[in-house]
Amino acid sequence: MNDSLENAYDVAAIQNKWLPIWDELRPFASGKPGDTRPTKYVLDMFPYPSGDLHMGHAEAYALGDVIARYWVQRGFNVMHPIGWDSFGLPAENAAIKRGLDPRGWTYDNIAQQKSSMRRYACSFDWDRVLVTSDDIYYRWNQWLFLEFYKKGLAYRKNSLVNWCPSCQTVLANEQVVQGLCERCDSVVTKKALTQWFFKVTEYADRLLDDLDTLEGNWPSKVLSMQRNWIGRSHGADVEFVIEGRDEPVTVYTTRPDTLHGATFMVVAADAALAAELVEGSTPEVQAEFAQYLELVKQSNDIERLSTEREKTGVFTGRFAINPVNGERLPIWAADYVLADYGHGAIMAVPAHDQRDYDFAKTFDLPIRMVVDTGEGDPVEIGFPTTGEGTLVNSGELNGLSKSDAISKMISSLEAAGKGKAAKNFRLRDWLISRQRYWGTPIPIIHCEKCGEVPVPAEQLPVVLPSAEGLDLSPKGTSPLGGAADWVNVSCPTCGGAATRDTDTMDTFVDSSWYFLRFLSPKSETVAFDPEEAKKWAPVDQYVGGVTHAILHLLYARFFTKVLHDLGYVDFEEPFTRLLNQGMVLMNGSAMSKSRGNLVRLSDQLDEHGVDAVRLTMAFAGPPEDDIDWADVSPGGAAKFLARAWRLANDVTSDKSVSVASGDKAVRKATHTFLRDFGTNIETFKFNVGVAKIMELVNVLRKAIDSGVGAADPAVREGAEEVAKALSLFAPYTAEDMWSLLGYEPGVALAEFRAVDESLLVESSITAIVQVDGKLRDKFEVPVDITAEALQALAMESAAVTKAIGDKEIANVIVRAPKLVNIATK
RNA sequence: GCCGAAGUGGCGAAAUGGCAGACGCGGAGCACUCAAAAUGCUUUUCCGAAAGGAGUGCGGGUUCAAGUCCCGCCUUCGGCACCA
Repeated sequence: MNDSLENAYDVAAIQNKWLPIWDELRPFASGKPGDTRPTKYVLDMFPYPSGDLHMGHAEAYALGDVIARYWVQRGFNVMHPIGWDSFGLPAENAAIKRGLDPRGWTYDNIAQQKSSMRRYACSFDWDRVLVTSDDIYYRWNQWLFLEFYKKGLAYRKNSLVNWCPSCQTVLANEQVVQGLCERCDSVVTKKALTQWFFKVTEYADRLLDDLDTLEGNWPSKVLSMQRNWIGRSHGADVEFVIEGRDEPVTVYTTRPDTLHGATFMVVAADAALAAELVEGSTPEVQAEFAQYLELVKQSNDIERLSTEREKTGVFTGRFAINPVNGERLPIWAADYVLADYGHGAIMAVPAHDQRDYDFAKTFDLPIRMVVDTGEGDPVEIGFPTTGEGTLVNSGELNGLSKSDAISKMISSLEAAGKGKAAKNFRLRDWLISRQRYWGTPIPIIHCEKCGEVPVPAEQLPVVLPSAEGLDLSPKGTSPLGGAADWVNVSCPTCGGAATRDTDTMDTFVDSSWYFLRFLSPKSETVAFDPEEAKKWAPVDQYVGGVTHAILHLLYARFFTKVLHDLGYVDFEEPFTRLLNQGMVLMNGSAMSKSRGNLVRLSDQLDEHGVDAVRLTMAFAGPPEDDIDWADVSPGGAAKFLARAWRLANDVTSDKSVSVASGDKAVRKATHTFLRDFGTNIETFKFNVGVAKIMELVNVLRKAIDSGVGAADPAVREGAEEVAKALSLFAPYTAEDMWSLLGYEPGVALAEFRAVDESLLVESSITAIVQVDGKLRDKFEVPVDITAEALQALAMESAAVTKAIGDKEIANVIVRAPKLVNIATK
């Protein structure tokens, strides 16, 4: 058989042949003038350039490419850009470790990744590329910061932040893993610092409510994670008069119905209110409190996370007056109340709240039931009751249900001017300051006379100074402070001596709007062109890992809403559809060098070829599921590709042949495939789509070897559609098949043949006969058979009569032409 | 603790309430070959020689009919977690 090299499927030769031709052809350029195709925007989450591409990238880009290439072959002008999220800690850490400039490390890695992406045949538009560490990009971060600042959405405040005592740096929430620093495993503590924030909380309601508009188009898991993260709760603000204090203290509660059951009040130990209350107390109390506060400040997440933790706190010596019954409530300071949620103070109802109950037990405080849930009195049963019930011991609320009591209490508080309905969010404002070098400088100048002064727009960008001569090692303040020439400037307002803000922005700022920058990535006059935004945005299809399910997506949604309100875009959600691909594992766990289960992408590509690796990613299972590389078979994928390729090699008919004269059965297989394949891709069932290609290939193989033969036009028709469909998964093989079939390069632009419905009309169908739901017989029947005729046929069947035996027939269900079910008594 | 998702052959997985296991991996066998590789074909849920029976985590229910819908469990995974 294999007497000539022409018959061999040579992966390396095919890859080498087509790459330069595609460079010339540029099939995925999306900005061609006069292009009238309808548009689509497909976006893969951009990579961090930490080294060469790995298996995870290979999966993500394989799947994103299936979608992007599919829409091109459906006749769309698809914008599928790529960039690099290139600011951030890893570059800086690598630089410190090896004594390099983070810039060089970063741009070397970008060059390597870019070259790997080309080899991997990603369908990116190489005219639309961005790198967030380029000043042409991050100047617009600065511009956006100033837009936010003008709107009061960027502000500075003092707050407690995560602090790694070993690295001497502030850490983002996501860099604290199980209470430990993700890099050095030191126990993370808190430190009070003045930092920049974005006011995400102002958009909390919209960020939550608009999730409803994404229902069905985003994974429900992501929607629920976002809802959880935002965490809106409804309740009431209640004012408590404090003895010896002019101003009342407001507390937030979701259970205003239990106000009669409040037996004490608790303020967050680290809140200003606690200190103030204690100040008006005895010296003994002050000493005890000071000691306690010290303890709280030293506590860390490890202790906080322990579930069996005992409640701690100190009595402040002060009292609050319950607005509904005038009772004197002792005020305690404790760390189980958070300073930055609600008002940093609570009314404690130990009978109906687990935490208040635990606290009351620890300090022997009274417990009074005010909701009878039927479980008994918490004092006797030994646990608080939190469910539905009937109000007792609550004056005018007695006898009401929980929800009625909540409404009634809120209206009477409102009438009395002692409270009002309120809501709260778990979501906090976004801390964006980083005391790090490798990021976007915050465009603010601090002047002794004028205070915070925004850098004037015409002075942007504030370019990051060279790392040369700077001490990048962590020391609690930004390395930029060491760049004296850069830091010391004259105040734009008064001209006096002033200094630049030395902090840089969280890199999540960079990724919060990059999808808009792709619209006009080279513009030096605007962040993005609003006209281009009208044409392309929002993103039709976003593809990326579920690791970004909360922060990145939430921040991008926030930016989009702000830009909408500022009039720069006319939509409020950035990503219309979202696909989260799973992870690539090896032997059940995430790959890592230390675990010894690292699979190198470049090795896999060398061994099996680009196409086989891409196909394996798509065929492994549903895209959102994890892939265990030990369970899949890139070798099998390569074998299939060779089998498919041979079809094109075997076809002998000319491309001018009329397919209409081809074998009907083979044509039917091809057109059935065409009917189903698109739906599989559009519903992200890539594995099923690949299976359908395999089925068609099997039909064609048989047709050539033992059927109508290689010369039949139907075989050519089928092979051409196989080549087009394979182009989504295995672009090199597909292009080579296309060429073997006699076409000019560019299978990626070849649109699928229209489905010929007339080929799909069935004249007969297999009917099944069940007895009591069990399959007993099947036979071919005409599609238009009547119910009566089908039932008669079923009754004649020997297998059926046997199964019925001497049982009496109770009911016969006929669904002509497909099914008869005979139910016996 | 709260919220969510998922449990189907030896393995990855298919299946608008209507033939469970498509497609593939792995296994077995056959053809071609001196032989091997490659390729092609056949077979492969379990029990059973067969007839037949059982079977989609467990227990119920709805239905003529349930992997699919409902109720209650179990297990695994993910997210949040002193958020009042």
